[in-house]
Amino acid sequence: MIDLRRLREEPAYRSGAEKKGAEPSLIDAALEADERRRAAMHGAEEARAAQNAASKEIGRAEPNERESKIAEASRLKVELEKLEAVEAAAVEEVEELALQIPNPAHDSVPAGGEDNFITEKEVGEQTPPREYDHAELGELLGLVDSERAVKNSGSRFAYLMGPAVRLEFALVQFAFDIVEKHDFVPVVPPVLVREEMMVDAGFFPTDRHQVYEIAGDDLFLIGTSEVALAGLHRGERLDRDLLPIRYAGFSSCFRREAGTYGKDTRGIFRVHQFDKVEMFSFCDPDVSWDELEMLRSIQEEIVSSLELPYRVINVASGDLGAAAAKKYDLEVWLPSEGAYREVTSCSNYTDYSARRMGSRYRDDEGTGLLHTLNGTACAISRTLVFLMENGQQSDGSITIPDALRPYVGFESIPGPQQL
RNA sequence: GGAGAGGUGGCUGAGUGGUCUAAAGCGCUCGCCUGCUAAGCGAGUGGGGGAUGAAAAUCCCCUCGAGGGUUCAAAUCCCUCCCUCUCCGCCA
Repeated sequence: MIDLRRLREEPAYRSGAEKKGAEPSLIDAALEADERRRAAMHGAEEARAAQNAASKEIGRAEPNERESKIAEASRLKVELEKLEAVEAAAVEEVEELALQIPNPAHDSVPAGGEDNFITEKEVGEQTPPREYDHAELGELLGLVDSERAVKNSGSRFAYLMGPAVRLEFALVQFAFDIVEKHDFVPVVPPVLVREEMMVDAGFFPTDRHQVYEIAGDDLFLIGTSEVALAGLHRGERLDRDLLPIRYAGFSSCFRREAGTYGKDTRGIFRVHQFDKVEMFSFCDPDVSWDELEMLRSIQEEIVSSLELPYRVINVASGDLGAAAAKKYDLEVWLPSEGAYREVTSCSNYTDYSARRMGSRYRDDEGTGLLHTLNGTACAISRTLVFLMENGQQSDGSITIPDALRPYVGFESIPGPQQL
């Protein structure tokens, strides 16, 4: 939720929203509606004060005065109800308009769309395609069974099998070792949440079509543990001295992937269900930009430890999503496609999500809204894709990166000839 | 799943239609007193939104699990939902 006061008073804040694609006419309409809302609120509050006072007098009045006083209070009530209706209409209008305004982009975010990102950094070698892409290799080596999954669950599902399962749990342990070094508290959150939570986390109504709904119960499957982690301090006031409070959630993630037909259909690059370790930070607003850099550095630490070639991009304003004021994507080289593909991303939501969540800090001066940030630590199935392709040897075997070997218990996955 | 009892401030807890402007206690903060500490005495002590103002401030509205309703007036009555506890049933 946007800060209407700042939108009204700070030109830089407003231009940040316009940079994200908010129409000036929409912003003007929202501000104008807010103006009317505040005026209507003032009118209604004065009427309410008068009515409250009249009503209170009745309690103190002598019995013979009561009737006339009740009549007077009733008259004030009729007036109040008219003003309340005006107020309610204005509130609704402001809500509707304000919800369409995205969180303003940070100064350092490049303007433009999907292709206007800035490459911050590029690490490692862009290698040519190997003999197999990850999907072929996965089937050949008995790591992924998509065919039977389709039969039982539908497209975009997979059975992860054999050494891939050890690899999954190794990645999880590896990721937790790294994030715990940085004071993230490990969490296994609920994967089902109420509608209310989806709304507050900003996923409803915009992304409702991407979310699985449980028939018979008013519950929804989370598409990322971010949803559940964001709700951890909903409506709470945290002691400012204790910030930042960091959580790392492990959960399965469920996504309908509506509107992606024909895109990334092979293997497990884009599936309806995958596991992920996600970082989430409740942060002091004064230092949230440093916190974003820290999330990014953890992501780089993980990806580079896995010996994957990658680049970091500063995502352009038009591609940020409503809540992010700035977002970095880490993209790993995928040999079979000859392209970088997203493996993690991290965002600073500033106070946009916290305002709706009611997540605040408290210090000697009073209270204020927290900043919230999130970032992927390790999205398992996608990381497996990159490990399979980049670790693939000429004989079709897969070499496990050194950093992962203590966790996984083997140094390579044998190729097809060796089976 | 069935039956019952509940949800009040940081905490305990009173309050069953009208000075509730939510008692009292505990905790916390400040002051006084005091070899020190404790005790004692006094004062203060939630959050959100808005108006006026340069500001300090002053004033108003909302907030007793959440949302509706009844009433001139709701912590209190009614409805829906959420949660907690007790008993029974079922189940890893």
